[in-house]
Amino acid sequence: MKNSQLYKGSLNTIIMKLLEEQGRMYGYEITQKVKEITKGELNITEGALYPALHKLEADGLLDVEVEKVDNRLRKYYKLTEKGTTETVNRLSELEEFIKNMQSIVNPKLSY
Amino acid sequence: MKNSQLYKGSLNTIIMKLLEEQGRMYGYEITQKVKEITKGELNITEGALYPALHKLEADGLLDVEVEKVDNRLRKYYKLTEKGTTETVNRLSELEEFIKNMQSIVNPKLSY
DNA sequence: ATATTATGCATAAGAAAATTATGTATATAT
DNA sequence: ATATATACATAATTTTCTTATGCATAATAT
Repeated sequence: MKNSQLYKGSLNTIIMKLLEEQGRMYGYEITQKVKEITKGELNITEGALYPALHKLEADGLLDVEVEKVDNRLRKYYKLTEKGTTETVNRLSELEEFIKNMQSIVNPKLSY
Repeated sequence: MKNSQLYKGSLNTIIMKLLEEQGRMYGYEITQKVKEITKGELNITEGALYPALHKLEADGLLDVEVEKVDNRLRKYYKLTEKGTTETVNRLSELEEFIKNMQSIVNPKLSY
């Protein structure tokens, strides 16, 4: 992931949220989707993405299906049942995190 | 910093924002202030805080003044001029980051 | 035709930022 | 006496990311 260090630690949550929403996605597609959503501001690097996907799979949160499209390989990932449950937790953590950071940046609005 | 990994990368910004707002603070005070603001949800660990303060000082973003209060040592930190300028940048980065994360979590609201 | 860009995956070396575990010391409450 | 709070610090390790590669096919621009 490129840009300010703020994004450190949020890659897994981003991946899981997108998969929850889209059903299944392949790696390259995730990078493009994030670029689109953030209007080019967040570019997930391959060196961050692929190891992250592999780890989520190893942890039993994602399942993978390999497909060949236009003679090119694609690895489609989707959430496992465990992954879906975990995504709910991650998203509520993310909401709390955003709230907390907003409280810090703008203390006037936090009551 | 303890809790979900999301906070990784945001410690420096938190420190600088608080110093901008409060004028000067010492390490322990920062941990307590953050705990208060986040209603106990974010606990900055000493192993993260002190090295971060030292690095910000080494980078010329913070100045330090040592004082003895109640026979205990305190190191008060405040932003340098350079630090104040940098804080403005960090805060706008943080706002962009929050916006982007919200766009990802709640795509319906992002237009 | 051929060179570049886009698509699609992968990994290794290194840096950055944190966690966890210590260590020191004083003050206060039980 | 013992535990908790205050106040600083650092070392070992882990996590997560950047940067730099590598391979391969397809599409596009020159």
